[in-house]
Amino acid sequence: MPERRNFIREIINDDLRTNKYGGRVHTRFPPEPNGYLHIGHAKSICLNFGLARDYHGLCNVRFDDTNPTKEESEYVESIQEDVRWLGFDWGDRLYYASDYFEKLHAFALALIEKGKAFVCDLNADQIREYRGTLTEPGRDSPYRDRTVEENFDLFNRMRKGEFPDGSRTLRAKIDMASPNLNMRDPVMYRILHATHHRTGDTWCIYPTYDWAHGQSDSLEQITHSICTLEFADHRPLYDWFLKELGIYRPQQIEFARLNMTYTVMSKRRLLELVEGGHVGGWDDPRMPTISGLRRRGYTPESIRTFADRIGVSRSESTVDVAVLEDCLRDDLNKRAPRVMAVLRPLKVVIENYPDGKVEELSAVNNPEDETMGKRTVPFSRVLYIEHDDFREDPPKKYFRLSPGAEVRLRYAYIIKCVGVVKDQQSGGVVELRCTYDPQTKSGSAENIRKVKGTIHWVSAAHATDAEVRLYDRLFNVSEPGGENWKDSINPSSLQILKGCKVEPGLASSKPQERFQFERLGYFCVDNDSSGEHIVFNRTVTLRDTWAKIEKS
RNA sequence: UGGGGUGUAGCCAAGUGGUAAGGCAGCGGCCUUUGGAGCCGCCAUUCCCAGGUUCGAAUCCUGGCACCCCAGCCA
Repeated sequence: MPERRNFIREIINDDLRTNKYGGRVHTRFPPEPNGYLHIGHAKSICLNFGLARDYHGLCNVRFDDTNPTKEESEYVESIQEDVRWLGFDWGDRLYYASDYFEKLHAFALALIEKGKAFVCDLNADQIREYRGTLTEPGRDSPYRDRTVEENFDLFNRMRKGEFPDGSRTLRAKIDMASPNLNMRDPVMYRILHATHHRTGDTWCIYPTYDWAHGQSDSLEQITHSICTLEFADHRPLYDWFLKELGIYRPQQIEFARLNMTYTVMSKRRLLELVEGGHVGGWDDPRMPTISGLRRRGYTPESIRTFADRIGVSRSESTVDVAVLEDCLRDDLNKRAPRVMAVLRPLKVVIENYPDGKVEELSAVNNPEDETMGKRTVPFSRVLYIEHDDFREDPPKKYFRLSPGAEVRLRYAYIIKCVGVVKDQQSGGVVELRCTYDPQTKSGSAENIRKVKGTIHWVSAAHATDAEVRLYDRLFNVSEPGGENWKDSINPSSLQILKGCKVEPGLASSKPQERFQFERLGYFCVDNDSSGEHIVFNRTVTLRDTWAKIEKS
């Protein structure tokens, strides 16, 4: 039996023990195609498909497309792409609630027949008034006691399109005094003269989610119908429908949805970020959407690991985004080829290195994985180093370059700073004059000297230019919320750097390729890249203990 | 003061009457040609609170408290 323990697996284990479903485990992921999937959906996807995988069961994908006014084919496409990208396969079991519209309609007829459903002429406002409140019972609709014949007739005419939107509904006849508001004669069908992305204009009445969902699970013979906490109150309703219909009953299990620090997760807010132009779109690398994370450079593996690590429970929680970042670093550390890139170039001239000489130095592609081999990087008299790797007045414990100080150039030589060239006007440092120690060539026998610091570099004559987009958290408070959640949007969540210098081998990199820029972080080639113009996204920085030291 | 849920470390989360796993974060140290990675160590005498049962309680019982969800013809 699976290693990972959580309350859902306990339930399944029990059901297997008691043979409740004949040893079957059949789950499903039921998104509404009204937006893009986000990391919270990823949790659900990993949960449902993971259960199916571990218990040798099945997991369906079913679009809950019961509201034609909000749903679009574009979302149907993106959702499938995202689930596949995450690494899951639904086989031939891709379903739509709209596939069941005819069956659902027949079920409704059956309830009318039993006297358990009725056509109600109350409008939305009136239904609300009749519903009562949290502490007071509701009142029966004046149309509640229509005859079966009258209900059949009216419901038929609703379907035929004889009535305008909102004028009538089909309601379940349950209990207007129930303390559970979901049981106060809930609406099953509403009139909506809208074109559905799949059924077109075949229907002008559409089932509500509450009416469609349980029966859809039943029709698919789902064993464990996993959903989020807010549907716990609906479970008695779903069970009531199934019981009255006398059909197969899946077990609904609710779990707590994912919240993450420094981000928002509701589709409504995500949509607002997109429409308000706060981000570039659903796949903006700062978005917590699957497509955004993908573009940012996240791997499916890291997201799956994340889902495993955070677990599943019924208590509401907010997971530190650092956990997600750790999963990513852990994955990329093992797989991403290392490469040198200078984001904010500072020119360095090695005075005692012959002009025109070029050495091809051997560099390891990934110290975590020898099988990734080595490459060669050109070294010459004029180089670029990171501006941040030089300080005129170095603070304590600063192991990098400063006047008179020595540092190792990774895979190359130890150099010493012997002069600083400044801009006449601004006084800013524009060039460093250095000397190198020929005895310190990496890998050579006479290379025995040690220095504290090692920095990355790139040969000026050989470097390729690139644009680099640095991303930071989208919000500057850990839990953006309330009415003014947009006030905490981080104004510097995107910083675009042009004129970055990267090692020549990167000139041929393709979109989505991932690298570690040594000492800086993990980067991936953005889709905006084109032959001449290479664009990198910073996926995540490396852990930076120096930054911590400097802060304190 | 209706109904449904949830309370274990800064954040997640195991634990199912036998004496508080693990991860992230944090803090020390070792190692290091990435201030990366890796390695070692520290980090809850106590589980929302108060009583009770028991040789023994985070687990069982009673009573409180706090927080979340529900009054869409959204899902």
